[in-house]
Amino acid sequence: MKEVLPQFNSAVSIDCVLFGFDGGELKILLIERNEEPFKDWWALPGNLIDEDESVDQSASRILHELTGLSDVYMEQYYTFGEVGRHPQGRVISVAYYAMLRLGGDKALKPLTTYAKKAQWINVRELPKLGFDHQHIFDKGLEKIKRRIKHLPIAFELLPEKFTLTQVQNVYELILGKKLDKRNFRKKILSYGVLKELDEKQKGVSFRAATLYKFDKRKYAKLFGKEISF
Amino acid sequence: MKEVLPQFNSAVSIDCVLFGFDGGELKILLIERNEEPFKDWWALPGNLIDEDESVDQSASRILHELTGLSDVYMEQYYTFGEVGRHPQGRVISVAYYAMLRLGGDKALKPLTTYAKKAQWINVRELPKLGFDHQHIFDKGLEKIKRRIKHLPIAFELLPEKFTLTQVQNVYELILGKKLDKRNFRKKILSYGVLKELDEKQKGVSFRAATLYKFDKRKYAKLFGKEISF
DNA sequence: AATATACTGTGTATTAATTACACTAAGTAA
DNA sequence: TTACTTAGTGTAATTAATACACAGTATATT
Repeated sequence: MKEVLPQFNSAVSIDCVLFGFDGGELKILLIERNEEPFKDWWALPGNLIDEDESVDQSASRILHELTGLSDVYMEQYYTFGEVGRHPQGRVISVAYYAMLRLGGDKALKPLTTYAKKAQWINVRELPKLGFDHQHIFDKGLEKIKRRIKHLPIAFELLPEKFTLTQVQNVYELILGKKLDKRNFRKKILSYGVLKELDEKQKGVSFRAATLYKFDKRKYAKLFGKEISF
Repeated sequence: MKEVLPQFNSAVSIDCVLFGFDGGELKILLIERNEEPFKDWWALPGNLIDEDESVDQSASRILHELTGLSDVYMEQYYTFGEVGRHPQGRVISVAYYAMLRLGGDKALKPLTTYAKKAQWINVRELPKLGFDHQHIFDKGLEKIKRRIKHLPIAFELLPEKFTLTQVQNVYELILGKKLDKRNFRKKILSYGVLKELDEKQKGVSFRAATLYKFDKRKYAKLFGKEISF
């Protein structure tokens, strides 16, 4: 039946904006490209969709091939379709974002030669990006800003056990403003999705903070209701 | 340079979900198809993107060709990319929505033979739709539900002059629940984006309600802040 | 003219949520 | 012992949300 469709001499691609939180800083995952165009430039992990995979599947495959990461739940947020956005022809790109807990454990290793390497880069020190990837990143950041105000997705960025100050740091980084400590704690605890652990922070040269973990069951209940920061 | 890109033997399309409000009912704009596949079925206005137009431009063109409408501000909300969603081959579809003030004035007249006709259909009496268009519609409705809670987009559906009861009707229809009259009025007026007119509703067989209009300048100011219903 | 009908338009009290704000406690390091 | 650094806590004031019922007014009907 395929011959019924007119030929579309163009392509669809995926670009991934992965946010991570490490050392008190917000980072995103970039690759250093090894192919034209923009060879040797930094860019978002992205590539062309294959014909036999859904857009969602494609996003997972491409992320895996370029960074070695798997089992990352990404959410589609926008499709970029300006005519001139790719120097080699018409490419429409579907953008995905995700928020990741970022530990030294997961090694970043591209499985193809398409990327020289993949690396977490501080969002405040972004290099010049290829294509329209700066624009795609900006929209992605806007998206998670809106999202974090209404859903407790900050925990996706944090390690399993974390302090309340770390949670507040994530909110402040993403929202780009300071929040009041007492009010923040009151509010975040009021949702009842944090479980206080019988355990303290280690390796700090000051009073150690209590560790908390995230209660997924209660979070799931809350997911219907929206919250607000 | 185009030869550098691998051939993508597939296509990208647009589908439009246009909401309108008329006679106290929420409606969407559908076309009756005149082409295979799904000839004679109802479907969302949609078609394939051309290579020389951006995705946004394409959405406007396609809407115009299939319904005769122009100057409709549509917003992209999701890209549907399952492998089997089009019976004739791989088609990835970018979906747009808009909310329209719906008056008898604007005639609906397809400019191509691709659609037999275009018509506003009550969302509570939707016919069976071709492709995965029921799914695309469902997601579109979800989208405007979330949106109307935070932005006063209800006015996009209403005529230039409207009563507060009409505004409330729109909210109730989209949110799918009853709202308290006094509280609703208090709140909607508190945003200060409505201007009370020195004019009353006409042609009703009961006490005529005061007409209001929408103050675009104040609305623009408010747009940074989100509101909540 | 009287009455029925249908919708408009209004206020208050209660509860819940948000904001603003500053000091003591506890641990580490010198 | 002291200095340093972050953790952890409460209250009062303001603002927003909710629940709730009836008199007013235009029209249509008899």
